[in-house]
Amino acid sequence: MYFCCMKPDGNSFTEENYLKAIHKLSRINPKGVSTNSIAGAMKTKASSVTDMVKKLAIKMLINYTKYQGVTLTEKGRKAAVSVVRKHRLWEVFLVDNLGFKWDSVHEIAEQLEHVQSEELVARIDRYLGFPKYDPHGDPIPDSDGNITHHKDTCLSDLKVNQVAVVVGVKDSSSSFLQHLEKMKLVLGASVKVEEIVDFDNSMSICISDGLPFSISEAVAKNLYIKR
Amino acid sequence: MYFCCMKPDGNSFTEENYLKAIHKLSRINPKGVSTNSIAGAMKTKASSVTDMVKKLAIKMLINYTKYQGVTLTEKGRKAAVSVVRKHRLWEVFLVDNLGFKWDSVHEIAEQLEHVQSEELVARIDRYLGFPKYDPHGDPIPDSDGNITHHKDTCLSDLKVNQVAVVVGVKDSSSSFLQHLEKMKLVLGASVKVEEIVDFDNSMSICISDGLPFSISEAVAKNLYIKR
DNA sequence: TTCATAATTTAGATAAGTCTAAAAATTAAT
DNA sequence: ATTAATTTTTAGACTTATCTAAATTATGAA
Repeated sequence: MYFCCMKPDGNSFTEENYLKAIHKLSRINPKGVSTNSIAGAMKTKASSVTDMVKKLAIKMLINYTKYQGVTLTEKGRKAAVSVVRKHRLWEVFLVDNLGFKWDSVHEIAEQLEHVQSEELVARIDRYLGFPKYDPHGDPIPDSDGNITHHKDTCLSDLKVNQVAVVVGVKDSSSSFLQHLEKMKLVLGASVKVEEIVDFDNSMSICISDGLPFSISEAVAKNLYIKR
Repeated sequence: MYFCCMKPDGNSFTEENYLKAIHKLSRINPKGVSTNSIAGAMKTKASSVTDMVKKLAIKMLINYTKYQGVTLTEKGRKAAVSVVRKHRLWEVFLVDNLGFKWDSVHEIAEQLEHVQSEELVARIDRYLGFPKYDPHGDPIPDSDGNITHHKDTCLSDLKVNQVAVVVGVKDSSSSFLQHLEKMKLVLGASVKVEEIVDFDNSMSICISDGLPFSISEAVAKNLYIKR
């Protein structure tokens, strides 16, 4: 008999969400993720994190020593990446097949990512044509748990007159995505830097021979590009 | 802050499963569904049912008076049918689009049916071409919660030499469905009754001019047909 | 109608996940 | 190096959903 949110293979919804959060934070802080940062990401209290972290440690999903922060074990990493893979595959489905806008799929994918079925993931992946990126340009992990990150350059790294193509967003909140949409700054757009304002680091850019317009440094820093 | 399985619109996974079970049992027992029968359907204990039933009554989803069994309120019926609708739409998607066999989609649909998003359901429905029946021949409720049942005749109701088309299954357990598959007794198959054995009510039938073979009364009683 | 059996409900306990408030450990500052 | 501030952990409590065992109500048979 399974309890409340217990899933057949062992990890509850909540556990999966913690693993996902720890995985994300590990990219910024590979040495160890702090209790407080997890609490922030999970929108919960530090004391709740401590409790959960103990449970995940017992299940051998993370390495945990009191007051020292946590790191994922290989088992934990696999579990986290599997959730990320499902999340991003479902996002592709929602946008490409169902016609959702890229700024409105996150919440639904948050639910779908917990559906348990290896077979389902494999079939969705094939159905979508084995996509490499999700609608926000984030890489989709393969079935073995490998992720190829190659989005180190931001629009803010460009100099005047340089040209590049938008390949991803760092922040994928709907408000940011909607803002981008209004400016036609979507994935695949080719941009040229016309001017950089010293005062506030704002940029004047053109999208494929269109008229120049201005974007803030915050926007430029949250856009990944490829030369 | 939501708890464990709490969903934004109010009903937890568990509550939805209880509502679905009560809805199904109501078709057999419209006067009121007993605590024990719910316990049977939910594979739980009668005492757990009593607890849950009280909670659902407080939420105005069912009518409940001690020792008298329960009936769904209109609000409860709507909630239950909404889950059924999602379950059956997802089953269509899994079979028609992802190529799952009809006997292996139930468990996955049990998970997908709890995903919360009106928009998603509407889009899936359109994506699938507004299907009327799921892969087992069960009718898909419309978005207003209306279901059109018209599967009253079973194969066991036919007389010798009568002809009909299989349109649905009463029992959709994988074991039954796999058994049917082996005999090519799938939805759409046209069958002719060659002989009925008085002793055990077993039938000898042909599928579209094929060779006759025998099926038990149990099988015949679990197949819905249309003349 | 009474009595035995079956069905249902209550009482008390457990597990998962969360919270608040207080204690302990770490880090930073003087 | 000692104190102050911050972070983390513990302790105790709450909620949801479950269970077992005991008490209560309903039902059916003589």
